[in-house]
Amino acid sequence: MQDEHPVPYDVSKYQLPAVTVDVVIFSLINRTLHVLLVQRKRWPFEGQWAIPGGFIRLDESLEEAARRELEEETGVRDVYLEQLYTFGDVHRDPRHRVISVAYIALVRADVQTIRVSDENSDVRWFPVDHLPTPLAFDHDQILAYALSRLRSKLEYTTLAFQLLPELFSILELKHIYEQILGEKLDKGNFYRKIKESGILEETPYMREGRGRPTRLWRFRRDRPGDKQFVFRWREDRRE
Amino acid sequence: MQDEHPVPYDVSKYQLPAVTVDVVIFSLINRTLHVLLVQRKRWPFEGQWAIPGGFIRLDESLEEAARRELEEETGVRDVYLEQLYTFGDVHRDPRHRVISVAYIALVRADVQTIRVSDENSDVRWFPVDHLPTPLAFDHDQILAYALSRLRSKLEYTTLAFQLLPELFSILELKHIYEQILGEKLDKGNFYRKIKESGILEETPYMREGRGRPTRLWRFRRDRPGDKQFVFRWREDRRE
DNA sequence: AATATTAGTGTTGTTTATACACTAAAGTAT
DNA sequence: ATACTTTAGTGTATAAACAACACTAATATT
Repeated sequence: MQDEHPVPYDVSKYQLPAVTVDVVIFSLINRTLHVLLVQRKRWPFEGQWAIPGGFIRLDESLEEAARRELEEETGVRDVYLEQLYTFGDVHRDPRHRVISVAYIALVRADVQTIRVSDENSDVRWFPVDHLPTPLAFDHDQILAYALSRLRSKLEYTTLAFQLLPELFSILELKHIYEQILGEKLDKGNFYRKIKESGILEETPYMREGRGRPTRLWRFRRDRPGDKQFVFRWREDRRE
Repeated sequence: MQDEHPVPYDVSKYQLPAVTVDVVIFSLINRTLHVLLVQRKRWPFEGQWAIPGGFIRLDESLEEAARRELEEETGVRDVYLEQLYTFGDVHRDPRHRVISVAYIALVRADVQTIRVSDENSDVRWFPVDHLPTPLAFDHDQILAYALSRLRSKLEYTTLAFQLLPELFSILELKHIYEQILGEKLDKGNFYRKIKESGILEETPYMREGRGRPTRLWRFRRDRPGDKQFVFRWREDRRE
């Protein structure tokens, strides 16, 4: 609420915190879940890696700011974006009071047009289980929370599809689940469940490989409003 | 992240949004889920009801600010508190740019020592299905989201216990679930499930009523780290 | 003593999960 | 050409969880 206590129309005479929007950007690279980090060039935390972000402008909403950051860092638009949490401890930035609204972004594997992958860049993809810890600020905490959210939402949303290209095989989809959940899933059960859900649309296309060729499928966005997709592989869901 | 773009140590020369913390306070009153609202005394939205909240101070964290608001409005401490979402649309406050970090609080039924219940007070409890809509600002949206979160977390957390007094019967607990979920649950299945979960501790106390006296139980906080409590009555969980 | 009221248990059929064995279609080696 | 390897995909048997609903229990009221 904005006031039952009197509040001035001119807010500038009050001490205000700064507000940033940070975006934890995930993508699947070489079948492994990666996160995009930037290397800091000055104090504090000089040389350490951080989650990309920046100050919010007065004429953009939080989500607009997140999309702007995302596009600045990766050049991609139209990606999955969701608000994660707002971090506001008093001393999380040693310079001044900064409140950070964190977002999660999922970038599709085939949109890897991003030119940030060379070794000397100050913007780089890291596998989520080989992070350059400790990260700057409280970003270890933010990233851990982002992963936890990702895992938890995987099972009751269609979030995994955001990481896949237009056409994919069922075993590739299974691989994403395994990547994010960090555990093996049963092939037969996965096939059964994903098919029963009706969430996939068969295409006439196949992909050849070393063994038997595989059928390619497409994510069904239209879905007649019928049965929701609920994927649950474990019972201890918790965030 | 706070900067790959250069950032001044003196932040005051930039235009900053104001940051408020709003707390959606739920409680169970007369076996019905209620929410605490305050009536606005001035423009904008004069006379309309709003979620209690206020500006954040530079020397307190977000959660500390939420607890302060909560205590100012209700006089209670030690309540369940959880961050809900951060609302930051550009024009949600017509006066200036305000970003609001919303929290949910659950106040136990027996801590209703609060003196806000008289008819003419500008602070009042409303049943969640009889709200004085439209609320001020975007508070309809915030409240709807809070309810949705409450329902969704009910099934996989121990959140419901936060609304109950120290001792309670199993059917009272069932009643809370029904209140929040908005649907009837099967008595037998509820008994079985809650008992199997091991989350309740039996006490020697009984309560007399009109029919057969009822056993009183207590929420088991210690819980040997064993099996997690997962309550799921429907399959279409989604937020 | 019968009835109403609230508390609490048991039973049964159905669905869903889990583990794991099996079949299928391609390439590669002998 | 035949057997072997590799990856894809199906089937099945058992166990666990769920949902509906009938039943028993302990008190107060008529």
